[in-house]
Amino acid sequence: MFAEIVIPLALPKNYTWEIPAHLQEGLRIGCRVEVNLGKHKKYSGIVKAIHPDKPKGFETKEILNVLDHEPVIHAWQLRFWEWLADYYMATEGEVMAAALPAHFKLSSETILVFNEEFGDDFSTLDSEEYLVAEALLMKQELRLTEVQGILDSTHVYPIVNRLMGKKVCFVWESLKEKFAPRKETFVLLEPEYSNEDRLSELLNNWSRAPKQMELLLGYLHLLKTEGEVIKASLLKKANATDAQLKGLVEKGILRTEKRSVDRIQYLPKDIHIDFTLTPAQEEAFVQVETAFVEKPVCLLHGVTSSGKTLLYIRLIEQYIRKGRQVLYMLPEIALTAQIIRRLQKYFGGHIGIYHSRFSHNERVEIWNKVKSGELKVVLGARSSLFLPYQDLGLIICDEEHDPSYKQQDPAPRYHGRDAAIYLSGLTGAKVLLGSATPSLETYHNARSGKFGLAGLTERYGDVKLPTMQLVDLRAVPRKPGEKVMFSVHLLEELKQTVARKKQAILFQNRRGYAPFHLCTVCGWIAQCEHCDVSLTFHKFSNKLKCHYCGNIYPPVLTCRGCGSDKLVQKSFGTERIEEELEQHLPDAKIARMDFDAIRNKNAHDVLIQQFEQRKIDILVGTQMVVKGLDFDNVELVGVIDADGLLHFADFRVNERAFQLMEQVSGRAGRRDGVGDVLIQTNLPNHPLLQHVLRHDYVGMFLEELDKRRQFFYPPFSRVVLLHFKHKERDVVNDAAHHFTRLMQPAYGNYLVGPAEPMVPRVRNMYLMELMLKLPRDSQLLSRCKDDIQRYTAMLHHEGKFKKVIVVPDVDAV
DNA sequence: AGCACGCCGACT
DNA sequence: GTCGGCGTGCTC
Repeated sequence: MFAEIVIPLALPKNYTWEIPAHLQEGLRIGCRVEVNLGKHKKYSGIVKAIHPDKPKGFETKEILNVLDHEPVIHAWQLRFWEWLADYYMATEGEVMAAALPAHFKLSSETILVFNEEFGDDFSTLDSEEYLVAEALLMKQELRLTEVQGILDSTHVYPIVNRLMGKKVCFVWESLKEKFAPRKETFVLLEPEYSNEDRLSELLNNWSRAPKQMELLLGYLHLLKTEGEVIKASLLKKANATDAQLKGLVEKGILRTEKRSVDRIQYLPKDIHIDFTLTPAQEEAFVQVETAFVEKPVCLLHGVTSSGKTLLYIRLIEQYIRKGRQVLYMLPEIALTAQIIRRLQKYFGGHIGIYHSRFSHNERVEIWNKVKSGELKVVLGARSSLFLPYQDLGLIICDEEHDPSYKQQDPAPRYHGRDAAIYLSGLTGAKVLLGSATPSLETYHNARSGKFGLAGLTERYGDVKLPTMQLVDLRAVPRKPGEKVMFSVHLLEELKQTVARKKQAILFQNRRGYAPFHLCTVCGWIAQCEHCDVSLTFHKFSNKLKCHYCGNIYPPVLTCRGCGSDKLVQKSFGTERIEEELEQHLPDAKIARMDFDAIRNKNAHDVLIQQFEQRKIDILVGTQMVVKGLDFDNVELVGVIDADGLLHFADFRVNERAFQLMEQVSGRAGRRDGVGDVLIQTNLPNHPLLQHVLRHDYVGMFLEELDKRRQFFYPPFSRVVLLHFKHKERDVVNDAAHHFTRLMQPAYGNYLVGPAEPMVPRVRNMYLMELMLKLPRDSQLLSRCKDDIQRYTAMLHHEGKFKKVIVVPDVDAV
């Protein structure tokens, strides 16, 4: 028998290993196996299929070992992987690498084992061999990385080979289980003293060792309050030492025991729903339920703060009462402590949280608890689609419009929402898409009847939608070429808001202090050495940063072009806004929330809590402020530079700009009659801004949809974006054009480009892009993907294009 | 992703 | 003539 096995590598197809007779019985689809790949390496792979057909054209190797008694993944998950790989043009190995927690993906580490029979006569060894042999004699075993350290070289195989030839050592590749349950030492009362009388007798007749008695009393107290006593916390609380505990153990009063414990503190498994839905929410709830009778997917289009989450909670409750599981999916950045606490309040220990910030061990624990069915609700990012649900009933895809649902860099470049919809077909789960500003694709699907549609048009409580006002920056006096940061109007509103002890949010889609460092004499601009972008000055760290490759440079004091010191900072980011604001409003408490300000793990949560507790008057931030902030006390939202949102050469600019402005204004409550969202712009007549002013999603939708139809963009077509990368500009350029010529005969009508992207060089690689707008026809799509692969191979056959990297991105955002 | 193999320049 | 640099292609 043979097994097709997925290995977490970008192999073009799956490989087949032979199943030795003694392993045949325990081997099932979905089990992990240990296999040899190449000369030395061992990997753990997943069995995808078992069949009797001996493959032709190569010799098979035998599976070395079966690592699981029970499959770690379900059969439907393998089909999900297969679809993802096929649809998004990745390999199944790449999908596997993304799907499994790191600890399931074992790989070998080479270990040298000393051969006792060789003895300690090293006279026949050269100096390098001698160094390794001596270390082996002392430690018996050495990992390959240790050998590399000893010889101060990465190139150690020849020496290892010589050592093996001389029988100094053997080499052995070991696969290690990386997941280790956490062990904790518990302290228990010996059964003899579990009896109250015996215990009080003991305590009353206590003579010497007062410290031990203190410790024992401390133990009894903890036992009463906590139920279980962990050694570490007991010693800390009672301020006692190990020796004192040991004394009690030797007297036969206490004993200790090591046990595996959960890393994640689980709350009690209760469901507390302590609210009722408003009539409007109730109506939407019924709409969702009705839609689910006939359709697997439903869009919940609810204005900001209409209480979508409460509706989700009722829905989750309904599913888990039926014993089914629910995935509540959010874009990574929206997974804040705030939403986690909120859901835990209702569902306690039924909830598991799964995203990339969790440790690998923690992720394995969640994985296992989802598989056993112990966890009923998973709150997570797109990667939680890969968990081994036992009975998935519902997937909620909240903020479905958010572009961060699309995975960008390593493959598979999948879209969390679309993958969820496909997954629902495999598992029978329903999918609820939620947003105040749905993506055009989704809203189009809902209107055309492909998805159900439920709506919430009023805000929760008595809060109305904020009023919107444009501030025409053309009227603001300024130097030529200068950008306006604050209009008088905005500053005045800010001052009044703070004076009323209310809060404000300022949105600027650019972090750092100043995005340009310009020489006023010769026009030179500080640029990254590895990317074709200007460097952003960060005043806080006094460094210049490249926002594309992350490189950091010391500040530039003299111009590299002409040597003058007349350098100025052009334009502004959040940092500079914060600084300037402190000048204008010296008494206000101002904070900044952007990528730089939330570097460490909890900073984001701390900022949100401070804002909630009203310790911050004005919060300046990037897209991050768009999500997860309480609007209770927020009466003013300022969009500093709306034009910056409208100046992208992307067919989704308007949609995106609308979403950002509508979402950020959704953070504001409203006092009657006062404009509480101010949008600064030089383009007050821009049609999109008119829709923003009126909170007119449908108006924006219809207008944009018309343009999409006219220019054949999604939802009318499907976009496949091809990225070409190479170290030399001319080579990528030629390669992209060459590739385009290959595509021309069959796809000429659907091609846009090739063109250089906005930033033509990143990390020393020059880039070109070719866009394909394909009619929505699945046969055409799969033929096109095959062709892309074929043409890529053809491109690589041309000598000079050998090293051009072609990256396809299906449904690119 | 590794890693072996092969080709070419620097040095004994 | 050999050592070791890196570029290329294969791994069931």
